[in-house]
Amino acid sequence: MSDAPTDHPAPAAHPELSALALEPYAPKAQRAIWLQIYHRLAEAIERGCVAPGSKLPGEVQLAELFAVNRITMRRALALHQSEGRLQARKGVGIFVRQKPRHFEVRSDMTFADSLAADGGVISTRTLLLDRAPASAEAARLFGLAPGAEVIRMHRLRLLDGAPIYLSRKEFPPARFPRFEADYAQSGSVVAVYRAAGIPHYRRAETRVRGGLASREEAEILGLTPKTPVQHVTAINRAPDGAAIELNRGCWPMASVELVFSEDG
Amino acid sequence: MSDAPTDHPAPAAHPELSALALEPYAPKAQRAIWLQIYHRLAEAIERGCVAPGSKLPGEVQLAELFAVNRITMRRALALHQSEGRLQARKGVGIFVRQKPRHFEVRSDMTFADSLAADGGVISTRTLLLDRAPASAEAARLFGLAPGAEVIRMHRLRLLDGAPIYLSRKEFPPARFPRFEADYAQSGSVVAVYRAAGIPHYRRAETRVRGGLASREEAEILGLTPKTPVQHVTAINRAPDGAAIELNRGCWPMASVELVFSEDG
DNA sequence: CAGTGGTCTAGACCACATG
DNA sequence: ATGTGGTCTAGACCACTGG
Repeated sequence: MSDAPTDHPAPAAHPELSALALEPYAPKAQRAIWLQIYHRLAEAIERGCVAPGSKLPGEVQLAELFAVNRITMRRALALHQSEGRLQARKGVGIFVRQKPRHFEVRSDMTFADSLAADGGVISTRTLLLDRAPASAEAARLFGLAPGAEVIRMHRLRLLDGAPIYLSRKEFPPARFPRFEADYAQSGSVVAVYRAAGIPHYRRAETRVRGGLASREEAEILGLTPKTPVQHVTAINRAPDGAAIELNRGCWPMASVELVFSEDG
Repeated sequence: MSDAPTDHPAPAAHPELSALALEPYAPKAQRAIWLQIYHRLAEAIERGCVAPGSKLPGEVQLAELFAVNRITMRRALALHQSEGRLQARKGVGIFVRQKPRHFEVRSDMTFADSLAADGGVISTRTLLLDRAPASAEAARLFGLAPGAEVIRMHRLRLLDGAPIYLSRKEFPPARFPRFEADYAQSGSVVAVYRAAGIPHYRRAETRVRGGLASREEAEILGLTPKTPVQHVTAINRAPDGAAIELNRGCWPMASVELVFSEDG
């Protein structure tokens, strides 16, 4: 097959990859071929040979490049997806994700402050704000009857336009009779706290639990399903000790580091 | 548990699995077959139909049971390995792991206390105790010249005989001139602290970062390589503020929940 | 429509652990 | 020597996305 360069409109054919693919593989069973391909790709991505955001050649083309079967090629690609370096979109292609920035999410800051401290442009999309039956944990935490209503909010945080953090919050309605109005005005939960007469609050407890992204989480965060994620549950309390927020967050595992230090 | 590491030779044919395998699959493309098999297996394991520690039928046999190709079967099995429910050993078989207990590892306790609080039998194996050049982070933390020697210790924690936590510690030698002797006598790092005139210490900082197990980590912890794990870095300081320990821990992601609360 | 990634099959060879 | 899981291939069909 002569590689006739028909007018490819975009991705520049990635000559870097071709070079990588030419080296012979290490003796068999030394390391699996798919792992060797994985490492070569990792190096190419890490060194920036393939630009973040750019589209890779198709799987079949890559498989030809590296002279392996498509299935073998897919194993290398799949591992990179697990680690957050690549992102495949069905019917579209495989893309190099923005270099996974490691956010330091500090227990003594709001997440927004933690993110902003890193120098990126953070934006927020409120996906959902309504009233719904409390989750079991929220009901217990807020001292509500099972099935009682809470204020529910889903928000997506984006860094330079790319989804980076999904949070699902519940609030006790008794404390926030005007939640929707206050939030609409400020767009800030801390402002809602203030408006409700809670000038200060404290992060009373934070729990971290690893898992694999559900289909829904993966879709919202732009991840491959079953990618490892961090589930972070945080409880905020008012100075009087009452719980005022239960927050369940979800981060791509590869792009966050949680930092807990003893003083604020 | 009376389930000693000695292998019971009888896999018992797992009639439960046969029953699961008989149900027809959902209409095509509703959910992938391998995912359906995955869910059936998950349910069987969760309900205890297949005993923890027991050996599953071989892959070929399983593939026959579920009437799919071996590759397809392997996808279902692989996901369970990622989630810590199954563990494959080459040349041996696939085993059901002990039900993943979720340890609450609290920032205000030693890990040992966190574990013991859960009611399991915790044992410790000291894998390594020597002096070696400091890691970059340890040198900076302890204020040593790059390449200076530190005391290095690797320990493995086991719950009921099963590996559950790997820790790799570094200590500044100046603070602990008799580390080896003190540790040999007590087997406890806290006791070494005391013997060195540090009756109290504080966990100054804890960092949590998800990742995939390296080959070495996987081997020590009895995991499939590239299984998701939690890397926990902790810094202990003496009352005078000086760092006395840098600890890098590694947990199977599926079996730990890290809890940080504001008061001890 | 054409091209993409996602799934599935049938068969093969290998390295490894066990008896 | 046997059976195990790990790897790899060749070819096929599907669902989805985009122009």
